[in-house]
Amino acid sequence: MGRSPCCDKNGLKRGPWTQEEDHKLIDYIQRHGYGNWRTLPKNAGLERCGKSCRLRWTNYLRPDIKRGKFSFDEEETIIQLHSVLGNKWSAIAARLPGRTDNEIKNYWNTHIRKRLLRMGIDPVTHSPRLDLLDLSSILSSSLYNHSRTNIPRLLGVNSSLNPELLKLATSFMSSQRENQNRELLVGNVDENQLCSSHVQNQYQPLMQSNHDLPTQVQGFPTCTSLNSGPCSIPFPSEAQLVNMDPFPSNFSDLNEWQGSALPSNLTGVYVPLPPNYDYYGPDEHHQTVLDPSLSETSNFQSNNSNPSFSFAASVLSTPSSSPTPLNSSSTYINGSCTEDEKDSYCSNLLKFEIPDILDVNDFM
DNA sequence: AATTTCCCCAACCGCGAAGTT
DNA sequence: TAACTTCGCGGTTGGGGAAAT
Repeated sequence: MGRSPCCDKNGLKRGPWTQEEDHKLIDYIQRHGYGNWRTLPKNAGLERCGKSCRLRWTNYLRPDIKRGKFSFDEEETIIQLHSVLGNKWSAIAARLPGRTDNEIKNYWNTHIRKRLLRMGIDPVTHSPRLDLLDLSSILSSSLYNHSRTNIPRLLGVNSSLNPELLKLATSFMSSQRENQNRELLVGNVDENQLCSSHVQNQYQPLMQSNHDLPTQVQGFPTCTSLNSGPCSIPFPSEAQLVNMDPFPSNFSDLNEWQGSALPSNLTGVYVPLPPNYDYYGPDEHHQTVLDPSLSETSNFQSNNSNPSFSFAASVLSTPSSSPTPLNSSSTYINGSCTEDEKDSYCSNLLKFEIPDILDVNDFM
């Protein structure tokens, strides 16, 4: 038969650890290692269950734990890996030396997730969601020069979008996609690409649009667990991620990337980042918000000089945006930025124009 | 200065996979 | 092979500090 229960929870201490307990645990592990968590607390003279000891050690006392604020490199790495792995915090932590899964999870939930939401990006799918987008703050600046559009009216008093507005915005997205058929802007666009896509396809992962990438990953399991929405992310297995070269080499530009051989085990998830684009570093060229599904075919181009640039390639599914995420200096500004600066940058990131052809009043 | 609200994060909980008998 | 435990993971909670009122 099996072993006896790991611990009798009655009488065992819970809650925050004292310094004395920490010292006991550290001393014991330094002398004996941490083989058996069940017997460890008793042997170490701790009135804790093994589970609590393991947690304390792995999340706090381990000597290799790096504490303090997450660097931009780390943050971007987390985003990248999350776009691939989902909430596999332990797998993400495995690729961030010194960080624990718990720490990463907390950081995600308290910082990154909120930031993505502010950007209108679904933190689960890394896809844009107009219903999440705080358009009032984003559009008010981006449409600064489009005085004909009554933004406050367009947006209402806050970010609560009414369905028509959503339709408008979605239509706009689609209009860019269907640039050759501008007359379809309002009413005749395929519903599957408009509002229904908001519901059905908002979870479409970026990699779905990567069907024409140089190579494709074979044998990836289909993801159905990330969320309740349809999802066919070809997730690499954890083993594949563990074994893979952390990130592909730098690509000087998109064309180079397109012509380059991607690591075969990551083709489905890596999307290149143009060298002048970064996630955090404010760049005056960044004027674009794109539906990631448009990233290849869309005529929805930014105002900048790099029409190939894809929003999706930079933010939504970011695995490649930092070819050397922990040490790179090429893709973003190193150094400290405030949360406000990050947000500001994110807002810049989402700027887009509503063309004159769109008479907003028609939708109101 | 006092109170309330917000936010962070360490720790706990419950579950499933893996291991043991 | 079944029954059971241990381990590890992801989700959640709540205490405490910071910020706002």
